Amino acid sequence: MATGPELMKGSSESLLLCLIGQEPMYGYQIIRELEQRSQGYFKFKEGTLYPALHRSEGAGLIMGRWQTRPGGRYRRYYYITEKGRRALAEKLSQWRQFLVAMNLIVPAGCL
Amino acid sequence: MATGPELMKGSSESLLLCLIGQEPMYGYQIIRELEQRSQGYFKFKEGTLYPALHRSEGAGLIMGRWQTRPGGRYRRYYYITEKGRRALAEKLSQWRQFLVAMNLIVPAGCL
DNA sequence: CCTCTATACTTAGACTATCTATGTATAAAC
DNA sequence: GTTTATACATAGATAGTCTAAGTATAGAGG
Repeated sequence: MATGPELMKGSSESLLLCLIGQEPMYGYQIIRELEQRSQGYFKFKEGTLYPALHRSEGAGLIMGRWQTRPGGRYRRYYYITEKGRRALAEKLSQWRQFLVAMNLIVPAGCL
Repeated sequence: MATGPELMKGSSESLLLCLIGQEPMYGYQIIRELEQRSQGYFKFKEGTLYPALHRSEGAGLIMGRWQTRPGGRYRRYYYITEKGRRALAEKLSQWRQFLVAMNLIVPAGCL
């Protein structure tokens, strides 16, 4: 990403679940949506996104369905599951706790 | 940490530089300071902290000096360098950009 | 017709920062 | 003298990112 990859670890799954939870999406679309909505900040690589989708599907958080359009290209649309919604709520809660902790340390006297 | 390890990646170095930048500290002290200041959230493991300090020292961001006290225990105090201060400023800027991007995606319609 | 670009998904291998677990060693407390 | 807290170190496992390569179709431009 724009800041180096490390900050993404642990946040990527929340981003994916959040998007898919709003509307079923396919992988390539997610990459573009994340880039557009973040004003160019998030630039997910395919080698990051697709394995992440496979992991989430394996964990039962999302469900993929192949869809072929009349025009022709096949796409795999992902739908969030109930388990995925619960996981998202949990992840967001953890994210907010993490922010609180960071703010307790960082802004204090730190530049 | 309280939320799983992944969220920490990419933020740990900022935390360490931030603390050491306020006051020179030794490793064990940093672990306790981070836990206290975050009200128990951050619980750095030794296997995480010490290698991180060594990396930062190797990168010239901090400088360690052995200090023996009259009472007896040796400690390695770390001092931030000018390069470390610049790196911290850069890291914090990146952290804030990351937060902006996350907020553009997450709170919109996401729970 | 051919080439190039955008779309769309996949995966192997390298890298990196975390964790667990263990080791060494001293001082203080009981 | 055993336990606990302090203090540092490191090997190996794990996990999620990246690079880089591959497959394949559709559409545009020459």
